Amino acid sequence: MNRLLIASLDRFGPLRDSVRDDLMACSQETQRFEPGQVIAPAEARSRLRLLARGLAVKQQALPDGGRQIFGVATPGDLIDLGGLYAGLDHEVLALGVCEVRMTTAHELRTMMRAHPNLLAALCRAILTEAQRQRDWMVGLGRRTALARAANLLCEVYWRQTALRLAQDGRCDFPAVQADIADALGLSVVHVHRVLRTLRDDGLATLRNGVLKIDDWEGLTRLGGFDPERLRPQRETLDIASRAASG
Amino acid sequence: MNRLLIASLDRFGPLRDSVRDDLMACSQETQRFEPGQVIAPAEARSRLRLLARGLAVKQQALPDGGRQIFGVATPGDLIDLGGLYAGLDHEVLALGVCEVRMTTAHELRTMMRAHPNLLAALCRAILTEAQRQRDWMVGLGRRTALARAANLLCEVYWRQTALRLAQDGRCDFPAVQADIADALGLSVVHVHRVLRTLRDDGLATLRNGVLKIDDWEGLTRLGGFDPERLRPQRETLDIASRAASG
DNA sequence: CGTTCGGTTGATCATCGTCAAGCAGTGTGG
DNA sequence: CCACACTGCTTGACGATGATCAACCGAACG
Repeated sequence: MNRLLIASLDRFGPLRDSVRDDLMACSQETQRFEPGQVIAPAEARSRLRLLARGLAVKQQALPDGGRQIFGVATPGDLIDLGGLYAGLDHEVLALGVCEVRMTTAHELRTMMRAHPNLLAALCRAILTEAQRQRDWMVGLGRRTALARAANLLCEVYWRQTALRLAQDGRCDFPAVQADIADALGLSVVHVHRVLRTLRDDGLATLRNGVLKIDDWEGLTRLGGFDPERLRPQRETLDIASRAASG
Repeated sequence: MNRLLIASLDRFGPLRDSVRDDLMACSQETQRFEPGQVIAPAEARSRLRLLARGLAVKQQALPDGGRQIFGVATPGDLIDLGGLYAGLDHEVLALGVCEVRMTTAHELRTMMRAHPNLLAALCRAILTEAQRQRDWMVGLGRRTALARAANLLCEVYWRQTALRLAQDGRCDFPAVQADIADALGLSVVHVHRVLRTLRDDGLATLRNGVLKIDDWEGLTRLGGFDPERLRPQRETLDIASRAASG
């Protein structure tokens, strides 16, 4: 069923019924990805890939062998919007086990031609993503390593909270320290030091792919995290129950 | 005349004739901004503000009094696309003297409803901007201060070259060191040191708002600058002659 | 003539990267 | 069952990058 896709797009502005119908009727192949697998390669054209389960990162490999991570995707996110009109300029990688649903490029194209309303919704989604990128930039440019890490953990936790994927101050975050390093623009060694500080100060613990928040108030203050800035994510998608039923 | 607007949007994918006609017919107020003035305030709704002359920056003021600059806008750029569906989440500031043309929010809305083709073009423009943001992020996260500065100068020069706004290895760049600092995530003092190094090494000179490229090859190598990544900017807009005639 | 703004310089210090080494867990092949 | 390799985490020592503080200079401006 395609209810998740509809719910995901609906967050960004209400869809017309005709669009809903077409979205509900379009084919949706489900695919599973193991940790580290490429969900959407660079140069991919959009197929309305929807992350249904798991966490993923948008990243770009750099000529020097390194990479930069641009953001984290949580269930309910469309992860290949960058490939709507041209090839994606970055790739999307599975952090943990991921489940992705996608339609065909052809069906997407047909629906986009038929429904300006769909195009508008996608446009809003893209703008939201661009805003999130700017927030990420603020972190890279203007925050210390400690604040950047705190902010990242806040974001990952908060977004999963909105999806009811967090419980008792815990949530999945299947990232190794090298992932965090490439997300925050730090060395692996320094990431370790920073995570250790957060742990020692009783703020948060990241271990074995599980993030545990020990002092939410302190963590948000340290990271300068403002939940309001994640607004479009605020409306609950309730991935847990939908995934079970869909 | 609105030819500049049409040419600007046309870069991102051809416009239908009906869209061109409407764009040509829509009102376009011209406004002049002095250096440091806010062209588009945060929370602004899009009015299809088109930078016709001058350089501007997208930036966000931070709670701690600082700011982060997300990118530079050159003539021909639409600078308030972020405000298409919701208020802009950042502001746009004039670096030098700027001339901006804008239609009304109402006319824009009407045209967008009438022409899915226009919406598609805007969508492509937004995606292009998002890609540029990711490149900016790579710089912030993964390059040294020297490389970041070199890259920025390359970008500013290259984009103005494509617009025929550069001559003899020179172009305008009316930014003070504090602007560069907030763009690159550095302190003002360090920006000075970095610019001095670039000057002493015979790569580029930035002085009194004029950027002079002394060794393009060396500068691009140091900054890891890849002109190909600015593709949609490549097609010449020829701002110089258009501005004179429009 | 004093003030402000932007650029310049030096001294000092904190942050963070690099190098190197060790350890635990896991999987693999003998 | 044991060596071995491999990956990810941990720690310490050291050094480089870049921030902070402080002061001075020149030009523009009232």
